[in-house]
Amino acid sequence: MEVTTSALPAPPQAPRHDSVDCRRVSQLLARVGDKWTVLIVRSLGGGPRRFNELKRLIGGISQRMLTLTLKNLERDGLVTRTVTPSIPPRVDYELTDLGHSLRKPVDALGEWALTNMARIDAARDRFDRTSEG
Amino acid sequence: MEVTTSALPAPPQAPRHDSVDCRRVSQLLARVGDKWTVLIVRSLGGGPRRFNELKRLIGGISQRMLTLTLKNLERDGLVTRTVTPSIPPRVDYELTDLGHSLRKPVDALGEWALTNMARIDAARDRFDRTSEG
DNA sequence: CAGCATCCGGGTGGATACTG
DNA sequence: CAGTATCCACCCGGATGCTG
Repeated sequence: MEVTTSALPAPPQAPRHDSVDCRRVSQLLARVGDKWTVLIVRSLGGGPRRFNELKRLIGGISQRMLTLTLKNLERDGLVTRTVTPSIPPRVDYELTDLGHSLRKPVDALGEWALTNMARIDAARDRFDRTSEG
Repeated sequence: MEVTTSALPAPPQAPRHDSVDCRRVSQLLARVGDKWTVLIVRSLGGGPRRFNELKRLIGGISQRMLTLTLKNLERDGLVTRTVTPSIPPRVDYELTDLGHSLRKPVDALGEWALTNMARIDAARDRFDRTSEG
């Protein structure tokens, strides 16, 4: 039985932030990448919006998902929900400071996506062509 | 029937990049935020790694998910797969230039997460306490 | 207008067993 | 060691109908 792989409980890796922090980052990305969060955050970037206004703005989201995602965003302190008890009722959603601060890194990722989308598409074409042919 | 909401087909928003681009950014985030991609990309940040090495490094990933995610990353041109036909076989995975370039915006998001994680947790506690009490 | 309740199909992802 | 194949549980998310 050789020691091809170390059986040490503590890996000889970078001393800090490699396991735990990665998890948290991953969890954040799971939230941010959940298909609607970013669309909502960006739609709210220009100022407060009402429920159906957001729905129209985003286009393609079900009201169920809009409700759920907004609730999650509110729970995380990224969005505020303001109810005006009129008839008909009016509810406004708005980014908090924390929500606005999220836009910067998200936009950075967006820049990356826009910049490299063509490269990715090309890579996919190449890969699919190679693996199927 | 009042005009509480504008029925205009073109919203008075930013002139460009609000619908289409958002979708692509969202799609990219869906890939990047798929629970394992970021962990893998970050694990590969220090250089090439072998299959089971990655598995141990990440810890908690099934080999099925590792295989699938690596294949997707390879398909997108973010990772290269190098086979050494020895016995036992050896396969190395390594970030491409494109893959490395992704680390910057992802790390930026990571910074944000680490910086604001406490705030988010606090907001959640507050929210949960309020809604349940 | 804003939002909840319910049903349900499809994809995600884990566990396990097997191959080269 | 580095996968593939299969089965299966879960939950994400859409459609619909109803409330205040």
